[in-house]
Amino acid sequence: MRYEDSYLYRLRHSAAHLLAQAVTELHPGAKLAIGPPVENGFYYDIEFPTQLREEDLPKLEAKMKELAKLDQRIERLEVSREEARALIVDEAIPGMGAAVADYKLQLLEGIPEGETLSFYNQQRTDREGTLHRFLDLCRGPHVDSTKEIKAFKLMTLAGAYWRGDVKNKQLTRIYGTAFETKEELELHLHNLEEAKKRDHRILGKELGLFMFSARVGTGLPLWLPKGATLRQVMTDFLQREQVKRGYDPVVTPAIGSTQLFIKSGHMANYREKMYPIMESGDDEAYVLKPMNCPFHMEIYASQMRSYRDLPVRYAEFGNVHRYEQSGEVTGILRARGFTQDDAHLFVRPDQLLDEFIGVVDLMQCVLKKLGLTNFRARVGTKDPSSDKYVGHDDNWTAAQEAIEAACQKLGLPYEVSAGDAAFYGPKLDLIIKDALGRDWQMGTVQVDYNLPERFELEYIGEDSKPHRPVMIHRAPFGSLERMIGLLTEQYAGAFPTWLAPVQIAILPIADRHNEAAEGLARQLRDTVFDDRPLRVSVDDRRETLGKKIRENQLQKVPYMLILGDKDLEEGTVGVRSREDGDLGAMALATFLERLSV
RNA sequence: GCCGAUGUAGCUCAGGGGUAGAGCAGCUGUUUCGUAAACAGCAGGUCGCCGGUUCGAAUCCGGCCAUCGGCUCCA
Repeated sequence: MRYEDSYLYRLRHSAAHLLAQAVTELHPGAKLAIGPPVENGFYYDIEFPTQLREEDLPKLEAKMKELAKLDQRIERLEVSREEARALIVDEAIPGMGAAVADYKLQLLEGIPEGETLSFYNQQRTDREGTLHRFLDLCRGPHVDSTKEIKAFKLMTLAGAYWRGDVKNKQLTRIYGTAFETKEELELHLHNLEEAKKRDHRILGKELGLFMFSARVGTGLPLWLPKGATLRQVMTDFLQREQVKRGYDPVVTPAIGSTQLFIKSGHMANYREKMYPIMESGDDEAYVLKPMNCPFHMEIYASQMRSYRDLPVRYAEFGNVHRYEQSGEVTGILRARGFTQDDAHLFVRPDQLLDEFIGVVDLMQCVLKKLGLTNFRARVGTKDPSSDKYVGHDDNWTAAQEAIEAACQKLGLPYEVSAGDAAFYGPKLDLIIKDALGRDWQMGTVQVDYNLPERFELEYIGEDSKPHRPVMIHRAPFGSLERMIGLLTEQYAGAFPTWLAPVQIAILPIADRHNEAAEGLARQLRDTVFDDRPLRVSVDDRRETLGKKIRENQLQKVPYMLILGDKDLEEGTVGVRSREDGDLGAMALATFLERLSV
């Protein structure tokens, strides 16, 4: 059953109404806007006469409990438009009338003529015998009585723009959650606590992957040895795949002349996301690049291209900087400086489908290797009612069909989302959730009709005439930062062996075993695993074995090799795996066989 | 950028108008040990920064900065 059709959904919707009822009683003059159920609960957007603070939430929650217990029946009323207006103005919040009805009236105006208008009412009589009605314009459905709302909690406050538009007034959003039983609520709160332990920002610090420094600047990560190792392993893997698939590496600078970015259109359309312009004082101005594409355009345009040269595939792990708004920066999932696993493919129209298949195949290869299964693929297509797009309709149709055909051919399930195309072309995005359930866009493939036009790119066709190539922009990881952040959360820091910064920790038991441990480390570092030398550390601190095991386990090292008198005598190593614990003594060769599985 | 919250030792956190506390980490010494924390001692802080109130501020107030949750925006 769809969540929207479930009892839980109705319960949460009713909980939102209950919250609104409590607000109208405790904060007269508050203007209700909109209060729907959402994935893990509900919210209500409200304009308060005086700004609500978090310490007000317990009072609201207590009021909600009190109102819930009264067993108020929740009744549906279907009314005409005139009645609806009258209800909103005169009665929705007793005594306040039109003064608090702004948003509801706007909502009413937004409902098309002919659609059924409904209200939901819940009412009570207080000790003095006064009737308190709470009526809210709402499509419903709801549960039958407020008594059913027993297990709920108000979570947090946030600002939210009316109708999601920055130009509108910012309302106060109260987030809450509700479940059918107290046990489910407790479980949910417990799960939230657990999820926090998977947060890449916490694990990144604990595992020594990366750090931030206020002296360096917001959103600018410093990669520590273990994190930098992870990056190397990942780029190395992708680079090899790309070589197999006919990509050529290019390298371009961190900054470029404003002339370049005027030509690409970034100065006009992307300026607010760019770090300030650098003036050199002699009529030159430069910007720190927010994207790599303009540089790759220049490389393509630098020479005559024949139809026989295409496709041209330029790949670069390009370091870009974007001045994200301060409130948007989130660890390495949303940094201001990051590295795209970028490439630009310049293709003939007749090559588009095959190139797309190639790119989607690469993406699937990457996802498989990384062990990511919990992603969604979304094909963003043109919004037919908008005219903001560049490029000819025929091209768009061909490109959209190529994207879908490639996904179908390779068995990648996808959803089509009209209006999610870029203005310069349709695209395929991979979307993954983080530990806290937030969606992040990862890998992307985008067809671009805009830049080849702006840079007047050409190739000479069979007919000896110039033609315009199509450009595909693609990044299977999306960015190294975001991918590593999400992988960290997905694996809770316990990376698969091929990816783990330290794959094997050697633990000598006493000082007299240190030399043998170093020897073993050298031997292992000469051993190739997954096409790379093994990454090995030696823990020769003067600590007990138990302590070394504990700390290496907390560092999520996949294997520990314990070396003591018995092993030196018998030519074995004591093997301990991160997942299965003590595996006992075995010959090194036996361990290495196991490792390759 | 906007709304709300948080900021005490390297880390996790307690305390709170009258001279700063714990555990872990660090350092020193002892221990040389077989599968998740040996023992003892020592050292470590302008309580995010700036200003105000006060006889006195880490504590109260204001501003700023950083971080966290959300909105908007995005790889």
